[in-house]
Amino acid sequence: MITFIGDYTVRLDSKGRLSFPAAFKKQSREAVQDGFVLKRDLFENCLIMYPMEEWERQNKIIRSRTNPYNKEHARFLRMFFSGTAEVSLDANNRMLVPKRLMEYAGISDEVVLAGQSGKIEIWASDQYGRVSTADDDFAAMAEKILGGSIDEQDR
Amino acid sequence: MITFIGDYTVRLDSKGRLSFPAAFKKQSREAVQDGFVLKRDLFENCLIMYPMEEWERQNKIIRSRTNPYNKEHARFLRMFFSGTAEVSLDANNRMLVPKRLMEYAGISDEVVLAGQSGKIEIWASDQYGRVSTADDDFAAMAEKILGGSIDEQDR
DNA sequence: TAAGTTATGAACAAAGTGGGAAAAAGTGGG
DNA sequence: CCCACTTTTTCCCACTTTGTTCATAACTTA
Repeated sequence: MITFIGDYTVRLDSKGRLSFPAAFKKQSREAVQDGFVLKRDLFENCLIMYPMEEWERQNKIIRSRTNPYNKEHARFLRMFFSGTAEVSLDANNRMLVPKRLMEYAGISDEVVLAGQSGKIEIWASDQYGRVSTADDDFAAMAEKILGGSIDEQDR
Repeated sequence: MITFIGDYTVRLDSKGRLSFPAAFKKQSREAVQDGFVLKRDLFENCLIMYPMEEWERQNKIIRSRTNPYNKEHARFLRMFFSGTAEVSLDANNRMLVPKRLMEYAGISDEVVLAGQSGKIEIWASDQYGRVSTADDDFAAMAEKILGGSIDEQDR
């Protein structure tokens, strides 16, 4: 599995292209060849970028947990798969983000690409500052998620 | 697991590079090859430097305890992974600290690298002086954290 | 003092940024 | 339904900035 590390601020040029940081390119190795999938995030006003390989993995997970003949599931699947686009990098490591997705994420000229294990989040930079800094909730969340029962060897 | 011991003051050169103390290099052995991950500390104005191996270990723990399709978990993951960067040492044992991280830690020309078992803390030297000198709280904290219930075999 | 290590600066390579022009896709009128 | 026209996308090339490597000088340490 590809794991992306780091967050980078890049600005869109006049044509709405954004250049993909070299660090991410190195981290994705040959997988850049297969392209990426861009998608609206389920919860927040941002976009998620999956390498094709990871997208397929996530797909399997979703499919294994849903039944398309169930009406509610069908609605969920429709929502889940709406707002996706396949993108690829040009010779200068840039990609063109479709307009409707840019609008969804409120992206105009400066964006943050934030690596998060298998995927990359894409935020309008002003919004990212707000959501990414640890607030009072964080300590509580951390304790709830990680606290309590860490095994001895994991410390 | 790699254990770092000691704290060292180094100054940045004109390009913002800092030379990694030889002692730490010895302590990290072959792990230097794999590079390091730099990260903002969640609560203090400093940076944390993990050998890749240690970073992956932490990652595994986090991933195994979170589900990115859970809204609260997703927020936690975002905060946890924000402000990271992958760095490596050049042929002269120097590393380039990304600007945004330097700004975060208030680093301009002199920093302290402080070993702390699996990781290294990086502080602007003027700030480190303030936090590292034992104040009155320290004894009390020590007692509160360590004093109570240490198991027999840990003494 | 010699060998190794650390610091500094210059030269080079790579990444980021911007724009021109060709190709493709979309739009409207006859 | 086809043709001209506009808009969007893609492919190049050039320039600026940033990061990396290399060479040399200064310093430690045995």
